[in-house]
Amino acid sequence: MNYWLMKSEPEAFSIDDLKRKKCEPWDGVRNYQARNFIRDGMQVGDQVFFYHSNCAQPGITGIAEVASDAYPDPTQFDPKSKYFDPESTRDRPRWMLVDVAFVRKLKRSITLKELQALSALADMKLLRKGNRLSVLPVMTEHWHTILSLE
DNA sequence: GCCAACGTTGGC
DNA sequence: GCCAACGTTGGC
Repeated sequence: MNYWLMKSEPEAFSIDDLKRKKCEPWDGVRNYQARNFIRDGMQVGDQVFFYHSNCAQPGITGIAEVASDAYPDPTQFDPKSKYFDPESTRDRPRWMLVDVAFVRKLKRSITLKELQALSALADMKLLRKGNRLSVLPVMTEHWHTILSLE
């Protein structure tokens, strides 16, 4: 079992939206590195930190779970979607997604600021300068360190 | 809104 | 293959 962190802008899709919907296809990933994590690394049952980005209080707000194998992101074939990719074909789809299921909200948000203050997390990918990946692996030790803050 | 840090694109 | 221009992400 692997651990991950997935970012979402709460104005677009928040942890409460996931709670309400219970399970959601994580569409719109258009970065090759992130795609590779989804396609090659994720397995059903993997645990996911749900991270709110680009907002007043960036941080981890909940836990989700990988609920499907990777499959082609349908929005890449839809000309009306903002994620449409004219270069992608159904025979050779370029972008993949997994379904993500709600597990629980954290008792409280663990903010980016708090994470940055912990030396135990200094080498966490999320905290490295200039990191813009929306899907990141989380080391097991880091997962537990972060949960212990809750 | 600013801007640093990327990733991507395309001319050469 | 290089690299400048451009677009995007995301903290602040």
